[in-house]
Amino acid sequence: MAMTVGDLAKLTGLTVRTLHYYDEIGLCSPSQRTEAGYRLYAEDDVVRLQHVLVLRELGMGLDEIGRALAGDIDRDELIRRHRAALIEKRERLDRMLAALDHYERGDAPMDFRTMFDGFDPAEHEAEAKARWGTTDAYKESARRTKQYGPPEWDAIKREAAAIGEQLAALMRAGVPAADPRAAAVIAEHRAHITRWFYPCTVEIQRGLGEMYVADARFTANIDKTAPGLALYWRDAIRASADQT
Amino acid sequence: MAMTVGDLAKLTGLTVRTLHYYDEIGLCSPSQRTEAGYRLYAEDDVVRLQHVLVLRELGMGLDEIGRALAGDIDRDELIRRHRAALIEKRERLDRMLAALDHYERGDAPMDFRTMFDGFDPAEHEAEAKARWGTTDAYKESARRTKQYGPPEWDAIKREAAAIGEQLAALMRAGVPAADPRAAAVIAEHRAHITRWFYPCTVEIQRGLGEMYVADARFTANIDKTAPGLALYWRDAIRASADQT
DNA sequence: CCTCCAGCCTCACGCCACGTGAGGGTCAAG
DNA sequence: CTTGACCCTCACGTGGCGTGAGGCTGGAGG
Repeated sequence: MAMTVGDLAKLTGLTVRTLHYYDEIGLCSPSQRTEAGYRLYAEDDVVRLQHVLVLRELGMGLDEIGRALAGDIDRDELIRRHRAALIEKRERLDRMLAALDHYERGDAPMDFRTMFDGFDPAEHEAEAKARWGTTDAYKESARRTKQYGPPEWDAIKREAAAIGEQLAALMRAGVPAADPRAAAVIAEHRAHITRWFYPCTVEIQRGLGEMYVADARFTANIDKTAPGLALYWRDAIRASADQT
Repeated sequence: MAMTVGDLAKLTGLTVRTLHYYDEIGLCSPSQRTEAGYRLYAEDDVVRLQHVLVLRELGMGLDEIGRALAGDIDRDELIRRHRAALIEKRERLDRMLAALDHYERGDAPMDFRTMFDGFDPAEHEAEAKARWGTTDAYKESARRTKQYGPPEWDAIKREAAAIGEQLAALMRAGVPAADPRAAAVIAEHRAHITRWFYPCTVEIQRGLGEMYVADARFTANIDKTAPGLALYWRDAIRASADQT
């Protein structure tokens, strides 16, 4: 005895629309139709649908379910793959929950606005990459900084400020930008970025230097430490890069 | 200094399409356009986008993010709600993983096919409900049986078989279907369903009885125990229901 | 000036798994 | 015959983009 689509919907708790859709995509189709076109599901069809529902309940996509029922894929392999997918989803959720905790506490490693206040290397690097290369560095930087808390950010800012102060001192003392003492600080700058954000090549740093003087935002920000520092910083980077 | 959509895409790792979309839905739009129509993002726009990305990374939907940034919702409330949503998602995933483990071991509480072999009450009830009432019982039944393992299923099948044997014995002994001894077994049948699946009313049981004789599949299956048992079972149910 | 190329614009359809109607035919009971 | 529940197909929508198509813009170089 066959069932109509409405009967089957009631039996399974699905909607008629869902059964239509499963018929349409060939996932579970009725064996027969009346002359009027009514779908008639036989017992085998119902059994198949039950299998579909079991796998759907496991979170599998319909396409995957179709392949599984067609025997296109080894059962163990199916389970292994699917478990891996579910575990990854759960890890993603765990990361979101962890990030939410950080956000709630105002730690805001995710709050990039703090990175726009003051001298923030992540911003400068990112824009340098936007201009001169791919976004790999930015992604690497984002990947790392995601896990930084206030201690790390404090350390980053202190180091960056110290680099700025060193250069400012050299500049005030009249040390030429091409001097080895300036070059040493520039190397320190490069190492600082490499340690906290991503591997900083001489070329990338050169781009940063150009940006410090080309962009009024950065110039103004850097020159808060000492007037003219942005220019001196750029020249020191240039000199250092040219000797490499 | 303003940025074009391509610059911003590189800076953030997003696609131009995504930025178009965010502009379209008003989530993050450029402050200006060139005469040619090019989007120009100012610093404030970039800051806003960074905030969008932070919240998106937490798994929030774009609509929700828009409302959050508009200050439409209290920050603590936002966090509380979102945490609850993430926790629920994780619990769902945990349930899927647990179900997958069951599936892998072949316990198959999810594999309803086993319920179609032999005399399976869940099938009969479900179809009874499909014909005479809502699917509440089916859902209740599914909810309970989801947690049954082989011990429970063995017990269910043994009990069901015993009920069938008792009725068969009465039938063979020539006991009328309306006899109190038959009624006692019918009550036992009702209790069995109630205990393992869902509250079985007299009315629902009446429907089951009708189905046993109306559907050749069930008749054939029940009559494996004893020829004519399906009819006797239905009559006993009728008699019992009429006296209630 | 013209060409070329990278970048920009809008439009539009697709994905996944259905939800929701519209418009109209079918079936069984009264 | 009427009525009401059920059936059919068609089609657009959802969220967050991916992917092209077709065409305009701007700057560098010849």
